[in-house]
Amino acid sequence: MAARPAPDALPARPRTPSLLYAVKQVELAVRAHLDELLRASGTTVLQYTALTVLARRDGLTTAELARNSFVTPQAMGELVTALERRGLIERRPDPGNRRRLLISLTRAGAELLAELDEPVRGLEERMVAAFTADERAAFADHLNRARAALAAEPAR
Amino acid sequence: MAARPAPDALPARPRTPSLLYAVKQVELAVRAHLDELLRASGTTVLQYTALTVLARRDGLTTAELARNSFVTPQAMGELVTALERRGLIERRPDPGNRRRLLISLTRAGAELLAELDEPVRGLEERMVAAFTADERAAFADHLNRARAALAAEPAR
DNA sequence: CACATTTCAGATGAACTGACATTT
DNA sequence: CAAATGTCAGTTTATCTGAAATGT
Repeated sequence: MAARPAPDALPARPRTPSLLYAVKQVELAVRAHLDELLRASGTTVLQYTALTVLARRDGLTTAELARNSFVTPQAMGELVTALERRGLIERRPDPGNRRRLLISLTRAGAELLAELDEPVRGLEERMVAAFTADERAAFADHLNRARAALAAEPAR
Repeated sequence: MAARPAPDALPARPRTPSLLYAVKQVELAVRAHLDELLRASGTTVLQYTALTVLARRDGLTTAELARNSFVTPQAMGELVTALERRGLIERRPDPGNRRRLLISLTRAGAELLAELDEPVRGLEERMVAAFTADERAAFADHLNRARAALAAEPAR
């Protein structure tokens, strides 16, 4: 006979949504390794991320970087100031809008990213060392589609 | 002629390892939605995670939960105390080792998880709504293998 | 005595909220 | 005047490090 909980039985134990949990666990593991890897350069994961975003899209403002990382403009402002003090980025007023300060990597910033590129690539390689080329492509595709699906709808 | 950087050219712009970045972005998006979803229950993502871990493996200690989430035992201790004050978990000494305090969900804790199960499943479903059954299975497999590969070696 | 768990205490830091000046 | 950006100030919260007590 099918199991039918008694009226006062404990609620059925929820099966943790395995995909959300798995995403979180992978990110935790990646972060732990990245922390370790970046420590020598005195850079946090969030700072490193900001630098890589700037390497892809030069001339963003603090506010735009903040939206990219889901933090307040004030929080990103402090991070940007720290990177500027270290000479890794520089800011110059937007010619079209003197209120906006456009951020660019300095040569030192680009060099730091170049130095970190190899170890970071090594980390990624270890993560998917046992994957075939097809699996790597599928994994990347699935991650991008998952992100797009969640970005499409507003967090509600 | 192949591009050959001049001696003082800027370092080649590193291509951000796309998989690590994609993992991070998916996790950020998931976290934003989960934060929103859990807010009504007064539960943080970390607390929710601890509860789901306990639902799967009853009788863990604070120290074991801390290792699972890569935080210090002290930090997990505060989280556990908060859950205990809310009556969602309870602790009892390990009969075999009176120093260890084994943690279990209370009925209230199990009920809270049961209530959250549907919306959380809904979130996961939206994330992979466009995936075929095969793609979902592959995605889960890839995430688990990626995690295992990074957990295998110590963070160095 | 070595080791793990738990807990107390203080320090730190990273984020937040609120407010305001500047610019379009 | 509304909206966006940048920044100053104060606060909160979560984590950490350090130390100690307890138990195996």
